[in-house]
Amino acid sequence: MALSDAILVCLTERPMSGYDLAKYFDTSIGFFWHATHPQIYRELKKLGQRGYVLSDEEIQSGKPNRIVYCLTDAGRQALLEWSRKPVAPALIKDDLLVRLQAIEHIDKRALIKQITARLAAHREQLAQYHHIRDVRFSHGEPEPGDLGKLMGLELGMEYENGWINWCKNALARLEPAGD
Amino acid sequence: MALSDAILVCLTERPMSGYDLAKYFDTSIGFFWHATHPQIYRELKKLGQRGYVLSDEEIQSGKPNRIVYCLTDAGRQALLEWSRKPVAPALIKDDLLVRLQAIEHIDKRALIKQITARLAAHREQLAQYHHIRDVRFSHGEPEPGDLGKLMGLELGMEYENGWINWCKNALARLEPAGD
DNA sequence: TAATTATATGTGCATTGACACATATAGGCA
DNA sequence: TGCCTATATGTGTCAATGCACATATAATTA
Repeated sequence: MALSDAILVCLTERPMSGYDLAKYFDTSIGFFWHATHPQIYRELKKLGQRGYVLSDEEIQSGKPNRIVYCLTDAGRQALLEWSRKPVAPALIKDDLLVRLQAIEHIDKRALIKQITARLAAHREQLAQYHHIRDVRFSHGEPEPGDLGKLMGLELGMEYENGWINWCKNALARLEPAGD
Repeated sequence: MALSDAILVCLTERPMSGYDLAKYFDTSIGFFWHATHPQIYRELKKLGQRGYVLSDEEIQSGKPNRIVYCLTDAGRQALLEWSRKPVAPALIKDDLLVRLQAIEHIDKRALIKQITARLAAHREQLAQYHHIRDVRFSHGEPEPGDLGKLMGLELGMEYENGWINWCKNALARLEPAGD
């Protein structure tokens, strides 16, 4: 899969500009697929050339004009075809886990600080997930279109909780030993 | 962080050839940092140029000679300095979670198959972690150098368990609805 | 016998991705 | 007044990554 598919997925939510998409990637879908704004702008142009999205320029004064993209039928079709291809295994890149493999050869005091920072980050992320759930998905039964997003959120919360527990446990194990 | 650091970490375990490292990445450290064999061979040459590793050629007949790399003092120093730099947040790329965000616009029957495949993959991975733990870390108290590896393994097992539960739950929610 | 897998090293090329830089304006803050 | 942040679009460049291909042989499997 590629970034282009992730963008098509975003545009099923609503038409968006490159700027909107960049923010959306920072606060939502980006938890599962990261992208920076130059990447997004370049990809949008390619999607336009393939006929998967249509662009519409909103005239603004002072600020640059917004270029809002929406899915075409061809784009929806491409999305459907992509969804039938097998999924790749989840890819993880985690610096901290790599360091852990060489625990006797690294700076243990630094490691403890890093795990502490990680713990805070995972708590923050969990709080953000709770916030999203509360403002978007707390109104009784979820709509069919929201089910997948809710399920993704639940997985994310389980993941963050797992990390939080692990960090606390790791600090308890590492700290009394000193360095 | 980069692949070069992950390789230095591997070489703290024991001297290894590019081939050894490629296998090690496939069965151990690669769970947290993926690499292919051309990447590894190229990186080893760079590490040699920087003076972080020393290579020693083992003459073989029939097969190409093994080029075994081991850490130098400069390499150990580089590893230590790297370990003091702040860790990047864990990076995840997960196709399946992205698809879930557009659940109403994709092929639901395909999605169910994909989640089923994922469930099997996570069960296999969990079994592999259990196997590693049993053969390497089941002899009473872990040695200090093994503590980090054991902690990484525990996190991995928690992660796989979380996924397994999530997949089962997801299938239960998606299947009765039909498509 | 033929095909595949394992051992062991690489090259070449295209795609992806990261990051700094560039432009333009409004509004808030010190 | 100066600086930072937010809005909104990009370019240019280099590093990282992935994947196909290339070479050579032994052992195993069908």
